[in-house]
Amino acid sequence: MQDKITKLFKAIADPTRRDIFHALVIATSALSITQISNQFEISRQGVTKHIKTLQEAGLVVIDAQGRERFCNANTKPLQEINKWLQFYSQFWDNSLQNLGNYLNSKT
Amino acid sequence: MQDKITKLFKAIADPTRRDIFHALVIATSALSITQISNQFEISRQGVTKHIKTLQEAGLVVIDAQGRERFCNANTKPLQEINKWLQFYSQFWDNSLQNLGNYLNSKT
DNA sequence: TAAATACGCAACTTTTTGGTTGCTTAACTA
DNA sequence: TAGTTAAGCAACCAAAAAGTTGCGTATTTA
Repeated sequence: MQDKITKLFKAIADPTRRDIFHALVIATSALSITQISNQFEISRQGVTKHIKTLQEAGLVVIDAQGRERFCNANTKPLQEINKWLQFYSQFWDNSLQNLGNYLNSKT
Repeated sequence: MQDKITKLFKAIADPTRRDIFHALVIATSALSITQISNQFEISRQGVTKHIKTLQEAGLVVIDAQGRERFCNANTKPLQEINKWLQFYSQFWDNSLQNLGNYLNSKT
């Protein structure tokens, strides 16, 4: 397909995918494909496709158990976006914000 | 089209568009459509379309002068992405990074 | 004023994307 | 073991996106 950062940006560019990702982040336990699709209007196959896209972006990790596939959110790849933003953040102002960005860049 | 944040994410999800935006950010002066298209493989019309998308996301501001349309980058909308990331950043670790994020959230 | 330049608009093509349905297979459960 | 449940795969469809070409129109410049 395309490079990592593009996969990542495309994964979160779709509102439904952002919603699914968010649901997984705030879920107290991993959710199966069926459990996810119960929460959304679209079909189970539609969810499967979105999960695949999220998985390829590294934002979802799957834990297969028997016939079920439990999906976990992984927020770490979002750090790449944070890094991407860092460069541009120097242009939007130079107050405390930049201290925050500076600290981020050092961790 | 769609909501603001989706427009923004979609605008930067395309690699060509990210490149155009980057070129405008680092440019020492505003660039006309033709000047931009000279730097890229795609046609002038292709550039015009990308600029329109960036403009609708607020990432480009146009200053028309005579027959030319000078494009300026505007990084401010990217703060919205930063804000979006903030919520998820609490999950990826809790060291200095969070101090940075915390400071960002207060400005 | 004639030629050249900068650009918009519209139509069109191709590819990608978001979504569907139908069918199969594997794994539980009664 | 028979029925049900979870999900993958493949084919398909419609709409959106990325890009093109052709043409018209304003604005410069020679």
